[in-house]
Amino acid sequence: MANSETIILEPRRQTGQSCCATVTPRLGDEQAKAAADLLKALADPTRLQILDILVQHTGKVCVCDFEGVVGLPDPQTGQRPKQPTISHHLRVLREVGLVDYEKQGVWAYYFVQRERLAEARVLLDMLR
Amino acid sequence: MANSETIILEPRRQTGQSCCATVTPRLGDEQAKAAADLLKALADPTRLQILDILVQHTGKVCVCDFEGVVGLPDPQTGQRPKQPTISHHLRVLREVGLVDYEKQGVWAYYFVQRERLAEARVLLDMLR
DNA sequence: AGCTTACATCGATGAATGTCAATACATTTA
DNA sequence: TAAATGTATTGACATTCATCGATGTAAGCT
Repeated sequence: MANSETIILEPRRQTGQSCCATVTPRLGDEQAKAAADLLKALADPTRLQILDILVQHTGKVCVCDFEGVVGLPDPQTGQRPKQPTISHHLRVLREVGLVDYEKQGVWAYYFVQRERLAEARVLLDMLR
Repeated sequence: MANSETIILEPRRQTGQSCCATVTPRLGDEQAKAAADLLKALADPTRLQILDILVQHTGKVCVCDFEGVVGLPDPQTGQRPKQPTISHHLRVLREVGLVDYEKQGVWAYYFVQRERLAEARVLLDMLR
Protein backbone atom coordinates (compact mmCIF):
# COMPACT_ATOMS: atom_id res chain seq x y z
CA MET A 1 0.00 0.00 0.00
CA ALA A 2 2.26 2.71 1.26
CA ASN A 3 5.19 3.62 -0.90
CA SER A 4 7.70 6.46 -0.95
CA GLU A 5 5.50 8.61 -3.17
CA THR A 6 2.52 8.68 -0.88
CA ILE A 7 4.51 8.93 2.29
CA ILE A 8 2.79 12.09 3.45
CA LEU A 9 -0.71 10.76 3.09
CA GLU A 10 0.15 7.30 4.32
CA PRO A 11 3.25 7.55 6.46
CA ARG A 12 5.08 4.71 8.08
CA ARG A 13 4.29 4.14 11.72
CA GLN A 14 7.53 2.83 13.10
CA THR A 15 8.86 3.80 16.48
CA GLY A 16 11.46 6.51 16.72
CA GLN A 17 11.38 7.16 13.04
CA SER A 18 10.81 10.46 11.35
CA CYS A 19 7.37 10.51 9.76
CA CYS A 20 8.08 12.65 6.71
CA ALA A 21 11.61 13.93 6.27
CA THR A 22 14.96 14.48 7.89
CA VAL A 23 15.39 18.18 8.47
CA THR A 24 18.20 20.31 9.79
CA PRO A 25 18.34 24.05 10.36
CA ARG A 26 20.96 26.02 8.48
CA LEU A 27 21.18 28.20 11.56
CA GLY A 28 23.68 26.66 13.95
CA ASP A 29 23.19 26.87 17.69
CA GLU A 30 25.55 29.78 18.37
CA GLN A 31 24.31 31.59 15.33
CA ALA A 32 20.70 31.16 16.44
CA LYS A 33 21.57 32.35 19.91
CA ALA A 34 23.35 35.45 18.64
CA ALA A 35 20.48 36.25 16.31
CA ALA A 36 17.93 35.81 19.09
CA ASP A 37 19.91 38.12 21.36
CA LEU A 38 19.94 40.84 18.75
CA LEU A 39 16.24 40.48 17.98
CA LYS A 40 15.41 40.36 21.67
CA ALA A 41 16.98 43.76 22.11
CA LEU A 42 14.80 45.06 19.29
CA ALA A 43 11.61 43.42 20.50
CA ASP A 44 10.36 46.12 22.84
CA PRO A 45 8.10 49.09 22.06
CA THR A 46 10.19 51.56 24.05
CA ARG A 47 13.42 50.48 22.40
CA LEU A 48 11.88 50.53 18.93
CA GLN A 49 10.73 54.10 19.47
CA ILE A 50 14.15 55.07 20.80
CA LEU A 51 15.80 53.62 17.70
CA ASP A 52 13.20 55.26 15.50
CA ILE A 53 14.16 58.63 16.91
CA LEU A 54 17.87 57.95 16.67
CA VAL A 55 17.79 56.92 13.02
CA GLN A 56 15.98 60.14 12.18
CA HIS A 57 18.71 62.21 13.80
CA THR A 58 22.08 61.87 12.17
CA GLY A 59 23.48 63.77 15.10
CA LYS A 60 23.17 62.83 18.70
CA VAL A 61 20.23 62.79 21.02
CA CYS A 62 20.45 63.51 24.71
CA VAL A 63 18.87 61.01 27.12
CA CYS A 64 16.57 63.55 28.69
CA ASP A 65 14.91 64.12 25.34
CA PHE A 66 13.50 60.62 25.37
CA GLU A 67 11.64 61.09 28.61
CA GLY A 68 7.90 61.50 28.16
CA VAL A 69 8.23 60.71 24.48
CA VAL A 70 8.99 57.00 24.16
CA GLY A 71 7.41 53.92 25.68
CA LEU A 72 3.78 52.95 26.02
CA PRO A 73 1.75 55.00 28.47
CA ASP A 74 0.65 53.18 31.60
CA PRO A 75 -3.03 52.14 31.25
CA GLN A 76 -3.70 53.38 34.78
CA THR A 77 -1.87 56.68 34.98
CA GLY A 78 -1.33 57.44 31.30
CA GLN A 79 2.31 58.16 32.14
CA ARG A 80 5.17 57.06 29.92
CA PRO A 81 8.25 55.33 31.39
CA LYS A 82 10.50 57.47 33.55
CA GLN A 83 14.16 58.23 33.14
CA PRO A 84 15.66 55.21 34.97
CA THR A 85 13.60 52.90 32.80
CA ILE A 86 14.80 54.63 29.65
CA SER A 87 18.34 54.35 30.93
CA HIS A 88 17.89 50.61 31.29
CA HIS A 89 16.61 50.30 27.76
CA LEU A 90 19.53 52.30 26.43
CA ARG A 91 21.88 49.99 28.24
CA VAL A 92 20.25 46.97 26.61
CA LEU A 93 20.66 48.58 23.21
CA ARG A 94 24.25 49.47 24.02
CA GLU A 95 25.10 45.95 25.16
CA VAL A 96 24.12 44.43 21.83
CA GLY A 97 25.88 47.22 19.97
CA LEU A 98 22.81 48.80 18.41
CA VAL A 99 23.66 52.22 19.86
CA ASP A 100 26.61 53.98 21.36
CA TYR A 101 27.05 57.27 23.13
CA GLU A 102 29.45 60.09 23.65
CA LYS A 103 29.78 62.14 26.77
CA GLN A 104 29.87 65.89 26.45
CA GLY A 105 29.87 67.49 29.83
CA VAL A 106 26.93 66.27 31.80
CA TRP A 107 25.07 65.00 28.83
CA ALA A 108 25.29 61.69 27.09
CA TYR A 109 24.54 61.93 23.41
CA TYR A 110 23.33 58.73 21.89
CA PHE A 111 23.55 57.66 18.30
CA VAL A 112 22.60 54.55 16.37
CA GLN A 113 25.13 52.02 15.06
CA ARG A 114 23.79 51.51 11.58
CA GLU A 115 26.00 48.54 10.71
CA ARG A 116 24.56 46.58 13.61
CA LEU A 117 21.04 47.46 12.59
CA ALA A 118 21.90 46.24 9.12
CA GLU A 119 22.90 42.89 10.61
CA ALA A 120 19.38 42.44 11.88
CA ARG A 121 18.05 43.09 8.40
CA VAL A 122 20.46 40.59 6.88
CA LEU A 123 19.35 38.09 9.46
CA LEU A 124 15.69 38.31 8.51
CA ASP A 125 16.66 38.18 4.86
CA MET A 126 18.22 34.80 5.56
CA LEU A 127 14.80 33.46 6.47
CA ARG A 128 13.48 32.94 2.99
CA MET B 1 26.62 82.69 24.30
CA ALA B 2 24.40 79.82 23.31
CA ASN B 3 22.45 80.18 20.12
CA SER B 4 20.40 77.83 17.99
CA GLU B 5 23.36 76.84 15.83
CA THR B 6 25.56 75.57 18.61
CA ILE B 7 22.77 74.07 20.60
CA ILE B 8 24.31 70.62 20.73
CA LEU B 9 27.62 71.79 22.08
CA GLU B 10 26.14 74.35 24.38
CA PRO B 11 22.63 73.32 25.23
CA ARG B 12 20.15 75.35 27.19
CA ARG B 13 19.80 74.41 30.80
CA GLN B 14 16.33 75.50 31.68
CA THR B 15 14.05 73.49 33.88
CA GLY B 16 11.70 71.07 32.22
CA GLN B 17 13.05 71.96 28.85
CA SER B 18 14.62 69.67 26.33
CA CYS B 19 18.36 70.18 26.24
CA CYS B 20 18.98 69.74 22.52
CA ALA B 21 15.94 69.13 20.39
CA THR B 22 12.30 68.19 20.42
CA VAL B 23 12.00 64.69 19.10
CA THR B 24 9.08 62.45 18.33
CA PRO B 25 9.06 58.87 17.09
CA ARG B 26 7.35 58.17 13.79
CA LEU B 27 6.32 54.86 15.29
CA GLY B 28 3.05 55.35 17.13
CA ASP B 29 2.30 53.48 20.32
CA GLU B 30 0.09 50.77 18.85
CA GLN B 31 2.40 50.38 15.91
CA ALA B 32 5.40 50.00 18.22
CA LYS B 33 3.53 47.47 20.32
CA ALA B 34 2.50 45.40 17.30
CA ALA B 35 6.04 45.49 15.95
CA ALA B 36 7.50 44.45 19.29
CA ASP B 37 5.07 41.53 19.56
CA LEU B 38 6.09 40.25 16.16
CA LEU B 39 9.81 40.62 16.87
CA LYS B 40 9.39 39.04 20.28
CA ALA B 41 8.01 35.92 18.65
CA LEU B 42 11.08 35.83 16.44
CA ALA B 43 13.57 36.51 19.22
CA ASP B 44 14.20 32.97 20.40
CA PRO B 45 16.82 30.47 19.18
CA THR B 46 14.40 27.55 19.07
CA ARG B 47 11.80 29.49 17.11
CA LEU B 48 14.39 30.87 14.71
CA GLN B 49 15.58 27.36 13.94
CA ILE B 50 12.01 26.17 13.49
CA LEU B 51 11.36 28.98 11.03
CA ASP B 52 14.66 28.32 9.31
CA ILE B 53 13.57 24.76 8.65
CA LEU B 54 10.10 25.76 7.55
CA VAL B 55 11.27 28.31 4.99
CA GLN B 56 13.50 25.68 3.44
CA HIS B 57 10.58 23.33 2.98
CA THR B 58 7.92 24.64 0.68
CA GLY B 59 5.78 21.76 1.81
CA LYS B 60 4.86 20.92 5.35
CA VAL B 61 6.91 19.66 8.23
CA CYS B 62 5.57 17.33 10.87
CA VAL B 63 6.02 18.32 14.52
CA CYS B 64 7.91 15.18 15.44
CA ASP B 65 10.61 16.09 12.95
CA PHE B 66 11.60 19.10 15.01
CA GLU B 67 12.34 17.06 18.09
CA GLY B 68 16.04 16.65 18.76
CA VAL B 69 16.87 19.04 15.95
CA VAL B 70 15.92 22.55 17.11
CA GLY B 71 16.65 24.47 20.29
CA LEU B 72 19.88 24.93 22.19
CA PRO B 73 21.14 21.83 24.00
CA ASP B 74 20.94 21.97 27.78
CA PRO B 75 24.42 22.76 29.21
CA GLN B 76 23.95 20.02 31.81
CA THR B 77 22.47 17.14 29.89
CA GLY B 78 23.25 18.16 26.32
CA GLN B 79 19.62 17.43 25.47
CA ARG B 80 17.59 19.61 23.13
CA PRO B 81 14.06 20.71 24.09
CA LYS B 82 11.42 18.00 24.15
CA GLN B 83 8.24 17.78 22.18
CA PRO B 84 5.88 19.71 24.51
CA THR B 85 8.35 22.59 24.56
CA ILE B 86 8.41 22.63 20.78
CA SER B 87 4.64 22.56 20.75
CA HIS B 88 4.61 25.65 22.96
CA HIS B 89 6.98 27.47 20.65
CA LEU B 90 4.85 26.54 17.66
CA ARG B 91 1.86 28.01 19.43
CA VAL B 92 3.70 31.30 19.94
CA LEU B 93 4.57 31.40 16.25
CA ARG B 94 0.97 30.53 15.38
CA GLU B 95 -0.46 33.24 17.60
CA VAL B 96 1.42 35.99 15.82
CA GLY B 97 0.58 34.47 12.45
CA LEU B 98 4.11 33.48 11.46
CA VAL B 99 3.12 29.85 10.89
CA ASP B 100 0.00 27.82 10.40
CA TYR B 101 -0.69 24.11 10.28
CA GLU B 102 -2.86 21.52 8.72
CA LYS B 103 -3.93 18.27 10.31
CA GLN B 104 -3.64 15.10 8.29
CA GLY B 105 -4.62 12.12 10.33
CA VAL B 106 -2.45 11.92 13.40
CA TRP B 107 0.12 14.33 12.14
CA ALA B 108 0.21 18.10 12.17
CA TYR B 109 2.02 19.61 9.24
CA TYR B 110 3.34 23.09 9.79
CA PHE B 111 4.18 25.70 7.20
CA VAL B 112 5.44 29.27 7.28
CA GLN B 113 3.28 32.29 6.48
CA ARG B 114 5.62 34.21 4.23
CA GLU B 115 3.59 37.41 4.11
CA ARG B 116 3.86 37.77 7.87
CA LEU B 117 7.58 37.15 7.76
CA ALA B 118 7.80 39.85 5.13
CA GLU B 119 6.12 42.27 7.52
CA ALA B 120 8.99 41.84 9.92
CA ARG B 121 11.42 42.71 7.14
CA VAL B 122 9.43 45.80 6.19
CA LEU B 123 9.46 46.82 9.80
CA LEU B 124 13.24 46.75 10.09
CA ASP B 125 13.49 48.57 6.79
CA MET B 126 11.54 51.41 8.35
CA LEU B 127 14.37 51.93 10.81
CA ARG B 128 16.68 53.85 8.55
C1' DA C 1 27.09 76.08 47.17
C1' DG C 2 23.11 74.78 44.73
C1' DC C 3 21.05 72.96 40.74
C1' DT C 4 20.66 69.70 37.13
C1' DT C 5 21.66 65.58 34.58
C1' DA C 6 22.99 60.74 33.89
C1' DC C 7 23.13 56.39 35.53
C1' DA C 8 23.80 52.43 38.97
C1' DT C 9 21.79 49.67 42.62
C1' DC C 10 18.24 47.29 44.61
C1' DG C 11 13.90 45.11 45.21
C1' DA C 12 9.18 44.04 43.75
C1' DT C 13 6.40 42.49 40.31
C1' DG C 14 5.32 40.21 36.24
C1' DA C 15 6.49 37.40 31.98
C1' DA C 16 8.93 33.49 29.44
C1' DT C 17 10.94 29.13 29.27
C1' DG C 18 11.07 24.22 29.75
C1' DT C 19 9.50 19.89 31.98
C1' DC C 20 6.25 16.38 33.66
C1' DA C 21 1.76 14.77 33.66
C1' DA C 22 -2.62 14.48 31.76
C1' DT C 23 -5.72 14.79 27.93
C1' DA C 24 -7.58 14.41 23.15
C1' DC C 25 -7.68 12.13 19.06
C1' DA C 26 -6.49 9.09 14.96
C1' DT C 27 -5.03 4.75 13.50
C1' DT C 28 -3.83 0.00 14.00
C1' DT C 29 -4.18 -4.50 16.13
C1' DA C 30 -6.38 -8.26 18.76
C1' DT D 1 -15.82 -3.60 19.03
C1' DA D 2 -12.36 -2.87 22.44
C1' DA D 3 -7.74 -2.22 23.57
C1' DA D 4 -3.30 -0.54 22.36
C1' DT D 5 -0.09 2.57 20.13
C1' DG D 6 1.60 6.88 18.57
C1' DT D 7 1.04 12.05 17.82
C1' DA D 8 0.10 16.50 19.39
C1' DT D 9 -1.84 19.84 22.62
C1' DT D 10 -2.83 21.55 27.11
C1' DG D 11 -2.28 22.49 32.13
C1' DA D 12 0.35 23.06 36.18
C1' DC D 13 4.53 24.08 38.11
C1' DA D 14 9.40 25.71 39.06
C1' DT D 15 12.95 28.36 37.50
C1' DT D 16 14.86 32.01 35.26
C1' DC D 17 14.76 36.46 33.13
C1' DA D 18 12.76 41.32 32.15
C1' DT D 19 10.66 45.30 33.39
C1' DC D 20 10.18 49.30 36.11
C1' DG D 21 10.55 52.88 39.60
C1' DA D 22 12.28 54.70 44.31
C1' DT D 23 16.42 56.06 45.83
C1' DG D 24 21.29 57.23 45.93
C1' DT D 25 25.69 58.63 43.74
C1' DA D 26 28.82 61.06 40.70
C1' DA D 27 29.80 64.80 38.07
C1' DG D 28 29.36 69.24 35.59
C1' DC D 29 27.43 73.93 35.01
C1' DT D 30 26.24 78.64 36.77
